[in-house]
Amino acid sequence: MKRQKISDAVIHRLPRYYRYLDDLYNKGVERISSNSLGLRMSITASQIRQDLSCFGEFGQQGYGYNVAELRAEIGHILGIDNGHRIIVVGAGHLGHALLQNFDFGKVGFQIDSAFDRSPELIGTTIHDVTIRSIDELPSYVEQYHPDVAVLTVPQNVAQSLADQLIDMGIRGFWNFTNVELSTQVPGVFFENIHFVDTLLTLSYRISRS
Amino acid sequence: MKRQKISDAVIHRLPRYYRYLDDLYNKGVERISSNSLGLRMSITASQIRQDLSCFGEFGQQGYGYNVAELRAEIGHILGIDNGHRIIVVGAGHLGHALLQNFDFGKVGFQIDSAFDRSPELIGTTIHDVTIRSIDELPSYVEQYHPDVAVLTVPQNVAQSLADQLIDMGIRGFWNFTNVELSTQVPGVFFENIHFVDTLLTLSYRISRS
DNA sequence: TAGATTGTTAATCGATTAACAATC
DNA sequence: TAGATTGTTAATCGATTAACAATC
Repeated sequence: MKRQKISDAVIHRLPRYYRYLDDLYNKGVERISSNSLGLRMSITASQIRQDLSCFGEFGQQGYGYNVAELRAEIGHILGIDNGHRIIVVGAGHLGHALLQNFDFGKVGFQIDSAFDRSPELIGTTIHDVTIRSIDELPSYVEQYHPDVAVLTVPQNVAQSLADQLIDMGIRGFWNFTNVELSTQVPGVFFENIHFVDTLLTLSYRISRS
Repeated sequence: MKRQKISDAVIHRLPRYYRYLDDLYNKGVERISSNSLGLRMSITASQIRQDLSCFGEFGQQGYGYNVAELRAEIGHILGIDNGHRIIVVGAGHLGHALLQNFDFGKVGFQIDSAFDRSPELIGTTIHDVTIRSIDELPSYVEQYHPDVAVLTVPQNVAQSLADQLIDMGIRGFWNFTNVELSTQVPGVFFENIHFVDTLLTLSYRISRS
C-alpha cells in the first residue's frame, strides 16, 4: 500500500465504485475480479487495482474481491459509517424533492431537521423530517452539532448563511444554490452542485454529433 | 488553433468558463486577461490559453480577451445558440423544482412541455409550462421534435422510457433517476446526475479533516 | 514606441496502462 | 497442484505548466 496524497481523480471514482459494488451486493453477487468489475464500469482492471492500492489490500490472488467486504471497505473509506448528521436549509421545491426522494440514510447520513423561513412550511413534516423555523437554526446547531448542511436557499442569502453556519461549526456544504461558496476557515468543504454545467456539457455533445 | 480531439477535461471546463464570463459580463467588465481570469478561477493562465486554443483565437496580444465576445464564443461552442428544445418527463418534486427554479432559457434551451402520469398534475402549469399526460408524449415528440429530455421519473421505468424516447428521436438525456442509462444507438448522449456521488465525496473530505 | 499579453511550442508532471512476480 | 488474479513496479500516455517569440 502506497502512502501518498490521494489524487482527486481517485477520490471522485470512489463513490462510483461504491455504487457498483452496492448494486452487485444487492444482486447477491459474492465475488468479483478487477477484470470483470472493470468491464462493467468501462474502466481498466489496472486502474481499479491501482486505485484500491491507495487505501489497502482488499483482494486475494486467484480469487478477486469479496463484494460485501470491498463494498464495506470503500464505504468505510468514504466515511459512511461515521454517522454524520445533516440538516436541510431551505425547504422549497428542491429541498422538498431531496427530503422526499434522497435516501440520506443509505449513505450513512442521519437527517434530523430541515429549516425554512416560510410560515406555511414551518411545523410540517416531509418524510418524517420536521421543518423548523430558520430562527431556531442557531440553537438547534448548538445543541445537535450537525456536520453537513444541504443548502437549498435563494442565491442572495447563500454566502452569508454559509458564513453563519461555519461559525456555528458546520464543516460541509452540499450546495445547490449555484453560487460558488468559499471560506477562509480551514477544514470546511463545499460540494457546489452546478446543474447548468452538466446540461451545457450535454448541449455541447448533441451540438456536434 | 490545434485541430485534434478535444479532451473531456477541456469539455468539462467549458461550462465553468462560461459561468465566470457570464458573471463578469453581468458585472459590466469589458476585458480580462488570462492571468486575472485564472486568478479568479484558481487555475493557471496557461491552462486557459491552452484550452481556448482548441477552438480558435479569441484574444488579442497586449489586451487580453473581450468579455462579451469570449462569453459569446464559448456559448456558441457549447451550443447555446442552437435553440435546442427540451422536455421534462416526470413532474414530481424534482421535476417541479427544475421547472420552477432552473433557467433553461438562459442556456439556450427552449422548454415546451412537461409530462407526467398523475391525473392531478395533468393540465396544470408550472412557470408557464403545461404538464401533459405521458400518453401524449409520442405524438408530441413526433410533432415538435425536442432534442433533449430531462428524466425525473421513477427508477424502474427509466431505461425503458429512455429506449422509447430514443426511438422517437431524442438525442440527449439529462438523467436524474440515479440509474446509469445507456444505449447502442449512436449519437445519443446521457448526462447521468448522481447526487449521491457528490455527497459521498463531501463525506470523504469531512471524514479525514 | 514600450509594455502587456496572446497563441504555441517545449518541458514537466501526473495519471493511466501494461507487465509480471507473488501467492491464494 | 495448476490456474487465476492480486498488488506493485515500470512504461506509456496525456494533461498541465512554463517559456517565449509574435504582435497588438
